[in-house]
Parts: sequence; structure tokens; C-alpha cells
Amino acid sequence: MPELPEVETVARTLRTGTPALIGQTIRDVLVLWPRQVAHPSPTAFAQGLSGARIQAVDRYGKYLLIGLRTSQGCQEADSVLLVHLRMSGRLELVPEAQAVTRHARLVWRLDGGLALRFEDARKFGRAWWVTDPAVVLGKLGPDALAISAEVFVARARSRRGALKPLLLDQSFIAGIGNIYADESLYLSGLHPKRLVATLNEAELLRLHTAIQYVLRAGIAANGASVDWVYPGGHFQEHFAVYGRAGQPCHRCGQPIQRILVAQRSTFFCPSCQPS
DNA sequence: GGGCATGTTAGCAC
DNA sequence: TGTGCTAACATGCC
Repeated sequence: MPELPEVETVARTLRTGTPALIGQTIRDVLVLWPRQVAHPSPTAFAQGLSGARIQAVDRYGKYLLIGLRTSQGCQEADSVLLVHLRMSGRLELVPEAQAVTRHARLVWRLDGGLALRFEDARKFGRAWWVTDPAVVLGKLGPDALAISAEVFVARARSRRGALKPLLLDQSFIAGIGNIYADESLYLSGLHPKRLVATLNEAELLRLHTAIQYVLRAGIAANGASVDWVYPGGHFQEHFAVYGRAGQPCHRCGQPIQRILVAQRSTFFCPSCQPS
């Protein structure tokens, strides 16, 4: 579930929550699901991160970036821990004694009694330890919350196909998933199957504005909790279309429809979002 | 027990 | 080359 607003909420909690993650030093790393989760390899991951000091917590698209500094003698080196939560990942700072749970996949034990835990029931989540984040983030488009209207319009102009798959394409813009794509399209009055090439500049600008609005509203609500996976947010109380098939549109009263677009559940109002 | 799920990617067809 | 379809990843929930 985690899309940009949920990941931003996690980043914000880790960055400014109590107790603080920034300033902590990683003592060692437990890789509890060695098969796929830790890159470049479980061994390199655990060795490279041990002894590192946490300097910063950031987000790009749906990725969390934890900035690190490693000291070896008088030499200092910067590196980055990247985490993608995929479908069911959770990243939390917990007391070390409670760190290893049934679905814990990675545990960074910190000096001073705390641990950073990556839990992931579905095992789709991934983490990377890299010197250059571009190794992982290189194919992504601009962050959906940072992209300007001008750049958004220019990038859309060079693309074909339907609107919704474009919004979900992380190489076009990074951070939007199924929920915020549907909410953005509703707010801009655009049909999810509308061909990008048929949009005029005013429509593209409206879509850009809607994306910014919906993502910021999601962040203000601490994200959306649509099932057991991501707790704490309440943006689901403000959904206009997502998950509301058969219920009346708040604007016109017509029932919200569910269709498949690019094999994904897609909710829209046939009256407010005409094809 | 079958069908569904929020994300990403490889492989393949057009 | 770009677009999009399918399957795969692995599990839990209803």
C-alpha cells in the first residue's frame, strides 16, 4: 500500500519522532530473510552498514533514503541505505528486545538499546546499501511532489497510451500508486483511460494541480490505511472514488464505477470523468 | 478454499 | 522504441 504520502509519513516519523533515529550508530545488522531482501548481498549489506552513523532520513518517490557516515580511522565515507516497502513493508524504531518478530526481515541494532526494524509479511520489500543512490533510483522520473507544472506538461507531451498507466509509471513521475492515481484523476475530471495525447495544456495543468493537492492531503492525514498493512493514517476517510464502487459520487450522486485499467482496479465517476 | 490486494520487474508481443 | 499484457514474487485477509 505505501505510496508517496505513506512513505513520507514514515520518513517524517523516523526523522523527527521520539526517540530520534538521526545521530544513532548501527551496531550490527540481522538479515532474517536472506533470499531477496538485502542488496548487493546479505553479507556486504550487513558488513557495510555495521558501525555506520545515521545522518539523515529522506524520501524519493516511494523509496526511503537513510544517509550514513562511516568512519575508518581518520577516513570518513558517506553511503546510503535505501528501503522500498512495496506492498506490505513497515519500517519502525523499536526497543531492541522487541525487534525480532514473526515478519521481521531486517533488523539494524543500534547503540543504546534501540533497533530499526523492517517487517514485511509479503516479502516483496527490498533494501540496498549503496554509495550512489542513483544505482537504485536512476530510472525514476521526478518526484511527484517536487515536479513543476512546466516539467510535468513537457514530459506528458512525449508520452502515449492511457492516463492511469502513465501516472503509475515510476519512470514518468515517482511516488504515485493505485489509490492516489484514481483520486488525482477524479479531482481533475479526467477519465482513467483517456489517451494522454488527447489532453490539452489546461487539462494537463489541472492534473498536475490535482496530483499536488491529493498527495499533500494524503500527507496531512498521515497517509491512508486501507487494510491491515499500513496503520495510523486516516486519508481513507477522504477518498472520493477509491474503494467506493456503487456508492454515490460526492459531486453528482452517480454511482462510482470500478473497472480494470492496466490490470489494476480503477475507480472513477462516469459522469464527472467522461471519456 | 478461491479470489482479492496497495508495488515492481522480466519477458514477450505488437 | 514505446506500450502494454502476463506472470512472478509471497502472504494474509475476507
